[in-house]
This record gives sequence, C-alpha cells and structure tokens, in this order.
Amino acid sequence: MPELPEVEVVRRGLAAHCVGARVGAVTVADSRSLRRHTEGTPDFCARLTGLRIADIARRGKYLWVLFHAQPHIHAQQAASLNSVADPADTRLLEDFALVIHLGMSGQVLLKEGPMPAEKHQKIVLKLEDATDESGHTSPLDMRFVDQRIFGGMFLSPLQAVTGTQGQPLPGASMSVLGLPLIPEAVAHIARDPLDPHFDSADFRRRMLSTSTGIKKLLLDQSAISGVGNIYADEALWRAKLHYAKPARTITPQATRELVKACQEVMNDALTQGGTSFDALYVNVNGESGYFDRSLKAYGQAGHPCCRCLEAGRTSLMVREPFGGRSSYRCPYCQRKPRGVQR
DNA sequence: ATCTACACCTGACCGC
DNA sequence: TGCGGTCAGGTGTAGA
Repeated sequence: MPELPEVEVVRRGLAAHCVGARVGAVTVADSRSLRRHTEGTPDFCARLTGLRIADIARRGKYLWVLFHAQPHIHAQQAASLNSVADPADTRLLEDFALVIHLGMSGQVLLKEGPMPAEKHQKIVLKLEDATDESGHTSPLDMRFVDQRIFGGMFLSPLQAVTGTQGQPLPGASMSVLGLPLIPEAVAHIARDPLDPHFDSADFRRRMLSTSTGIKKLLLDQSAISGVGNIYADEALWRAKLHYAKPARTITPQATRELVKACQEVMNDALTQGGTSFDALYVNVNGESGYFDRSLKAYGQAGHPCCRCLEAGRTSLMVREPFGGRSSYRCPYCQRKPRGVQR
C-alpha cells in the first residue's frame, strides 16, 4: 500500500528520468483510472500531448507533473514580463498539472516501448527525450498500472496559495512567475512530516479542536498528510500511544514525540525503499523490502512486542477493529485510556 | 457544521 | 474443484 515513502520513491524516479521529456501519444486502456478527470478521456489525451515535463512534485500521497507552457503561451507570458522568451525558463509553466494518486495498488513504471504491457496497465504516456540509466536521452513509456483502480490520473488547474501552504515544496520548483502554485485538487492536503515547512503548530491546533482519537487525526490528510494505516500504527507504537486516545488530551511533549515518530518511521522506510530503482523501473508497489523486515506493529498480531521483549516482558501484539479496518497495538505499551470504549 | 457510512475495485484466502 | 463470503484500505461524497 503506497504511503508517503513509496510515493516519494516514485517522485524521485520520475524526476530522474522524465524531466525534460516531451509527451507523445497518450493511451487510456481503462477510463475508470480517469474517474476524477471530469472532462473525459479525449480531453485528457489532447491536453497532455506535446507538453514538455518541467518537474515532478509531491505533497503527502499526491504526486503531480508540471509542464512547461506551450510556446505561444510562453511567448505571451514572456512578453508581459518584458523579457526574452527562454524555453529553458522553468518559471513559465502550463497552468494545470497532471495529478497522480496511487490509491491502494497503483504503480508508475518506466519501460522501453516494445516491452509487453503489464497486467493491469491502465494509462500509457509515450515520452520522447526521456533520460535513461546512462544519462542519454531515449524514448520511454510512462505506464500507470493499477489493479484495484482506487488510484488514478487527472488534470487539475494550478492555483496560487499563501502562508505556509505557499512555501516551496522539497525537490520541486512550483513557482510560476514568482507565485507559489499547487493543483486545486491538492489544496486541501496538509504538508507532510518530512516536509521542511511542515506546520506543527497547525497540527497542534487541529489536535486541540477535535474530540476524535489520535489515529483518526493522523489519517486525516488535511491535518497531517502522507500517513496511512501502516505508518500510523508504527508511529503510535513508537510514541507509545493508544489509537483512541483523544487528541486533545495529548501533551505538547507527547505531540512532539509523535511527529518525530512519524518522521523517523517514514525516513527509515524511504531509506530502504530508495535502494531499488537502479534499473529503469520506478518501483512503486508498496511492498518494498521494508514491509517484511522492519514493521513493529502493523500485521504483528500474536507476535511479542519487541520493546517489551527487550525489557524482559512478554506482551503479545493485538489486532482490533478500527473504523471498519484494523489497528495493531501492544496492550502494555499502548494502554487503553480511561473512559474509551475500545 | 461535523461526523459516520458507504462506494469505488480486484485478488488472495478461508471454510464448506 | 469450486464457490460464496470476507478482508485489504485511501479518498470523496452522500447522508445523518
């Protein structure tokens, strides 16, 4: 299941190979992957064809591709700036972005054209002038593959943002004519804990203004983004917090430790997931090696809590229903708060 | 207004 | 062997 670290691995792979490439033919094999593109498949294909990729950005689990403005628009913008039209000027971008969400099972693969189609291949963008492993330019397919079709692609207008939402994103220029921009569809997403401009004061305000439990808030992408069910359980285990502890009862110190736990667990996953894209293949299916080796809570029901084991105790991790899904915790380290049903 | 419930999907797995 | 039921779970929205 792709959460923030997996999406960032994809972003880095795409940035390395696709920036500077030009979009050729666009093929949509399954329009359900364009569910969120309300203008329809032909519009999607027509607007992308011919654009040159300027950058790849990410916030939380959302990923998006920025394009250089097409030549005639570029010339208009340059004229209004009273400057020389320079096609290499990355400030001059198309006014929409290609937004990608991997959902539960989405992958973005980069393959050389003749390779056989993947089983659940939904959308293919032919790229000219992509960058191969040896740094040379070559044609490449960007393939969106998605078994369960919870993810998808769509075009979303770029809009100006202000305040901390307007600080630059890591690893990607998002500025057009000096204005910070973000796709409309992503504007409600909070900055993630690996973002240098993550707004911890705002997250704290959200904690104090709700009556819900802490895990629910961790999964709320408008409060803190990039955290899914797996990393929420891992972070709560590291911070020794019960998932149902009311967020407003958590101390400022414990809040800092929880945010730090989110950062650490996702950085660990990023370090391990980031090792696997030496081939011309952007690894994206959330089953990086991290899953097998390093999970301390998620999926560990019946196994000893390793922190308790080190302290000479034997507590077995438990799985409990949580909002129609599952939550994993140590019954000793993550005690149920008083007054909480479950 | 805020919160809950469900729809969207496919494949693996389990019990009969 | 097969077949129905359950689970996995991020997101947006309809409904309470």
